[in-house]
Amino acid sequence: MVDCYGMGGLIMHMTNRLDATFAALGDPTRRAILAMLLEDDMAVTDVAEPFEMSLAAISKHLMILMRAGLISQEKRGRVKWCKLEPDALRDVSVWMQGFGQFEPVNLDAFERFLESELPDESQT
Amino acid sequence: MVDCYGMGGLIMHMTNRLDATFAALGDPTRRAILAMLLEDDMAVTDVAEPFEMSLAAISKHLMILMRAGLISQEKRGRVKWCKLEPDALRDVSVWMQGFGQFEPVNLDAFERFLESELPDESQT
DNA sequence: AACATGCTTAACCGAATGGTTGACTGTTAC
DNA sequence: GTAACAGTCAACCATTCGGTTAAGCATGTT
Repeated sequence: MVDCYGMGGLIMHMTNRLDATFAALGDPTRRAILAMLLEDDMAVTDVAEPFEMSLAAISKHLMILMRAGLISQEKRGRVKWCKLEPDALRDVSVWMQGFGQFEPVNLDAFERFLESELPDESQT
Repeated sequence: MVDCYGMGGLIMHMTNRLDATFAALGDPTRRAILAMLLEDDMAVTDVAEPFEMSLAAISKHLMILMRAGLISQEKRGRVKWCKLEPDALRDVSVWMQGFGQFEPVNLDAFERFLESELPDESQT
């Protein structure tokens, strides 16, 4: 196999992180979770509430988001709080920006994305 | 299952496209292919050359990039040319930009990414 | 102590992913 | 026409993924 990584694993680490981040973002449930956390930090149970899916499944999704660095979790008492870590998107952003000049940030379009992906607002 | 999509499938279509794009970007081989195509259009065989992987495998990767809209393919004679379509990243960019202000485009960092992910340059 | 809450882990399942090889279809060259 | 080239398709395989249920572990509450 070609060594796509080089530099004795350093680049590989960066590449793996990019893999993890993109893969984490490739699931609509996980993007919805991120959109929810954009509004406020949340406990695991509250994150799970709007989804018709077991708590264990959400717990797995949160683990994937954690390993991708997209969120952090902090246990206070028996509640584990989830916090968005938007910095993890910087590498992704850097990688993407090389592929062209995108139109200046379109907040309207983003609002539509957010609304469409927030599961508890889409059934009204 | 919660209807995460709404609006009679329109949003679902957008969501699916976002899924497809992120998923396509989640594989290092495919990102390397995109980086190669950033330099120039290439025939399928030439895309496959630096990878130690069958032509059929590369053909599949290219199909995935096609369906994600990240590349286009045009057959001229018996050779199929692959062309980068950076516009497909716009939706992804819009989605991402909502999560925070990233530092202004860091071209140096991007160059490093590119070099690290070009498979035929990493073994020198 | 006993119980309820918050969350993770383990075992399992079906479907999707990423790769292989081999046969096949077009297209060009001789 | 025949041979070589460019690429896809089909069948297969191992692994991963996204979900389930059930059990288990901490932490609070009474």
